[in-house]
Amino acid sequence: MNASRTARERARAELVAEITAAARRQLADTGAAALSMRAVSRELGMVSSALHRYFPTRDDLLTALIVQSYDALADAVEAAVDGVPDPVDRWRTLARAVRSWALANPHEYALIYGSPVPGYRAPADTVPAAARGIAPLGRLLADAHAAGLLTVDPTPVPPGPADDAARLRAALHTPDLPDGTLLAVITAWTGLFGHLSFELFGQFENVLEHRDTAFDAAVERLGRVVGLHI
Amino acid sequence: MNASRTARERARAELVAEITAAARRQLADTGAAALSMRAVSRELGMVSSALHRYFPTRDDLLTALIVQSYDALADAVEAAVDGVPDPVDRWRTLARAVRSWALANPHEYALIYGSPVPGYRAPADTVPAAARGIAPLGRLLADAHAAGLLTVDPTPVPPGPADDAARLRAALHTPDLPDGTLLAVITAWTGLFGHLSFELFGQFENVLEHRDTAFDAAVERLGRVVGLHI
DNA sequence: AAGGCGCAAGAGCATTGCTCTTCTTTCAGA
DNA sequence: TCTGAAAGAAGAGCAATGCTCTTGCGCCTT
Repeated sequence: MNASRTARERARAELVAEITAAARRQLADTGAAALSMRAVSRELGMVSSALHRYFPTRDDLLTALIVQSYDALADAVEAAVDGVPDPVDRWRTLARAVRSWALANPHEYALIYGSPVPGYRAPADTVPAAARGIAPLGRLLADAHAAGLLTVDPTPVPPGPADDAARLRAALHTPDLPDGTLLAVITAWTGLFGHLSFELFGQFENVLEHRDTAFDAAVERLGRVVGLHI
Repeated sequence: MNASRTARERARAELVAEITAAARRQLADTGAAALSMRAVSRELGMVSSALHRYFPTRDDLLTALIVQSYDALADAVEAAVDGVPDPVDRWRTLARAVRSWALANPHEYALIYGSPVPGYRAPADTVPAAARGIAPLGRLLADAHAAGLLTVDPTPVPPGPADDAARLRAALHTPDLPDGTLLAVITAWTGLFGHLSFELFGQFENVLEHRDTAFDAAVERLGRVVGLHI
């Protein structure tokens, strides 16, 4: 029955791909909030009501784009980080890769790390896609820990935060890292994206002009926050 | 001529105030992207075209709301920080005040620190309002420096970033702080808002459950990044 | 006193997301 | 192979939106 998908099903899959492709183009052009079902359908030469059969709602289309954006960022980061043996260099490479992708795809970045679009509630589909993005950081920290390049924070944390740390340990696949280090990772990670959001959303305008060096310096400081020997 | 504004002018000022008040209400309810000129005009019992005389464009209304939001946040922070003598405590108080305001006014927070709304370009009006927000941080650092509670970073920075540091020194009114410390302030500041954005925009969902303690811990780490003796 | 300007009202246009109805095509079971 | 059900396409239509234009009224300055 599912040996070869029926013609209808293949046509549907192709159409879905064409729709998201057109939508991505429009997203890159004009941003998420200006994304219009009708414009997408126009670009595809179909009538607008037909689009609703594939994505019943505008939010459904956006969800697909969010997942794709998470994936694209994760791909870019993994490609950049691959083959960088030194964990400290890898941290720098990872951070620069995130920034490069964000600068090249500002609207996609805004879609996943900016304010959620009006009334939009992230459905469960986006969670695993988002989780993929932190995986390289987990490997990096595990490697650094194994190589003795990571000062761990051995102070015990209260039971509440320890639960959070346990969840992080699972998400990062870093069974050997202590709670304190795992919680510090949050600050490095949110700090990285905080810096990027300020840069991309115009908060540095008329203040910070040397963006590249400012970012690199931030990466050094944040690396030290987790205990990397920088 | 400008002794007492003419009746028409006073009426106009009042109407502008009423409009922004109604718009703020709507913003708090449904968020910036759902803010509708027509809905605002409806709430005020006027016809929609009349609104365009006061705010020619939706973006003009949004700009007014952005400025008011910056001011509201600055007010909240200044009120909280006032009368806290110890600089280190003041840093904690400041950070918690920002968070409290953000949690109480998520849509306003998203308006100023989230992704800019579609096609919206921040006009010059918003810059001074944004600058007001950092002033308490400047005073805090100056006090800490004077009290010997701040480890400054004396390493010289290259001329490019030094320009940025000079601009920051002026914005923060901290003539005595060295370049390295000023640049580190960026990381603490963006880190603070990065953490808040993750929390408010749902990035911590299913990962971090103990938000209060996680935030406090982040504040400690970020305070150390600037050199506060925490 | 009078002409000009600020202002309100309403109609109108182009656009949006989404629904419903109608008609055609495809598929799967008898 | 035939047939009935499901999937799909097309179009009209609805309620909204931002914004523009025209018309007419009333205040305010000269």
